[in-house]
Amino acid sequence: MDQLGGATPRKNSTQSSDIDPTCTDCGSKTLVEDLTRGERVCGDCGLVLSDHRIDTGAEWRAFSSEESDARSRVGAPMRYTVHDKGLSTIIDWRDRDHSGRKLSPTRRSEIYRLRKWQIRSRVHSSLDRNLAQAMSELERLSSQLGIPKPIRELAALLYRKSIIKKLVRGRSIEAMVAATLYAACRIRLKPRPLDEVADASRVDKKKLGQCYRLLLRKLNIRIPLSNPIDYISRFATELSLSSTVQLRTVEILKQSRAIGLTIGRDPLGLAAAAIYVASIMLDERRTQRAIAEVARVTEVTVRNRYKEIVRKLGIDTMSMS
DNA sequence: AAGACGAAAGTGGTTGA
DNA sequence: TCAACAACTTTCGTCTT
Repeated sequence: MDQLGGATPRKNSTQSSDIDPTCTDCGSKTLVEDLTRGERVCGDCGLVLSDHRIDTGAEWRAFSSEESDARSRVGAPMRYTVHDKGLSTIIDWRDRDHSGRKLSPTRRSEIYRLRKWQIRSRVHSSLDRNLAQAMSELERLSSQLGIPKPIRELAALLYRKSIIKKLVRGRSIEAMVAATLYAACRIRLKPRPLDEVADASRVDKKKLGQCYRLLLRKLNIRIPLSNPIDYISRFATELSLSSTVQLRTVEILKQSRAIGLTIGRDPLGLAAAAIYVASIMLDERRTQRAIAEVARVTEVTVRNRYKEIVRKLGIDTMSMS
C-alpha cells in the first residue's frame, strides 16, 4: 500500500510548532509571513516566531500569467497516463537552432536523421507499444465510466507496475487495464461495481475478477472491503436525491453495521436498501426498481435487505409513508 | 396500471472434506 | 475434486396504492 504513494493521507511533515498559527507570547492568531526577510511575525505584538524560513516560491517576479508562463522553467506535470510519462524530449520540426538561425546543411541532415530515429524508437520497444495501447484503452474506458483524472493516474501507475512484474504476459491488455482501473477506484474509495467496469470494457466479469485478484496478490496491495457507504453519493446523485437523504442513508448503514447486519451481504444491495429506506423516511420516495437499477441489483435483493433493516433497526414503517 | 410483495427454482462462487 | 451451502437472481402470481 505504501508503495502507491498518496493512497494514504499525508501526515504533516513539518513540526507542530511550525504550523501552529498562534503566537506563543500573546496568543494572537494573526501571524504574518515576511518572505523577504524569511521571518514569521506575530501581527499583534511583533514577536518573531521563526526566522530563516525557506522561501519555496520562484526567485523571479511576474506581473501577468503570460509572463509567469514565460519565466517558468518547468513543464507539464509528469503523467503516468502518457506512455512515456510525458517526459521525453521531442526534436522540433523546424530547421532552426535555439537562437532561430537556419541550420547548416550538414547539421540539417543530421537532425533529420535523429528525428527519424526518435519517431521510430518512440513506440518501438514492445513495452512501449503495450503501454501506448493500454493507455489509450484506459483513456477510453475511464471516460466512458466517468472516472476522474487522479484515479486514472493511479490506474496507469498500477498498470506500469504489473507490466514490470510481467503480469500482463499472456493476458489481454484490456482485461488488465480494466482490473487496474477497478482497483484504483476501490483504493480511492470510489468503488464501481465489477459489472459496470466489465460492461464498459470488452472483458467478462470472470476474467476481470481473476485479473483483479492477481493484481492484488502480486503487487501486495491490500484493499479494504468495499463499504456500502462509498457508493451512496454516486447512487444518490444518479437518483437526484437530496443530501439530507444521503446523510440519513449513511446513518442507517452505520447502525446496520453496528448490529452486524452487513456481514456477508452484498454492499451494493445494502447501499440500495438503505437509500430506499431513507428516501421513504424523508419523503423523497424512489421505486425499488429505480434504485435496484442504479445499484445493479434486483428488486428482490433491495426488498430483502430493506425488510431486514426495517425489522432489526426497529424503524416504524407506519410513520414512514 | 404501476409498484410492492413473497414464494420457488436457478445461478455462480466459496468452503471444507 | 466434489458436494454442501449462503447469497443473490429470475420468474411469476398476488396484493396494494
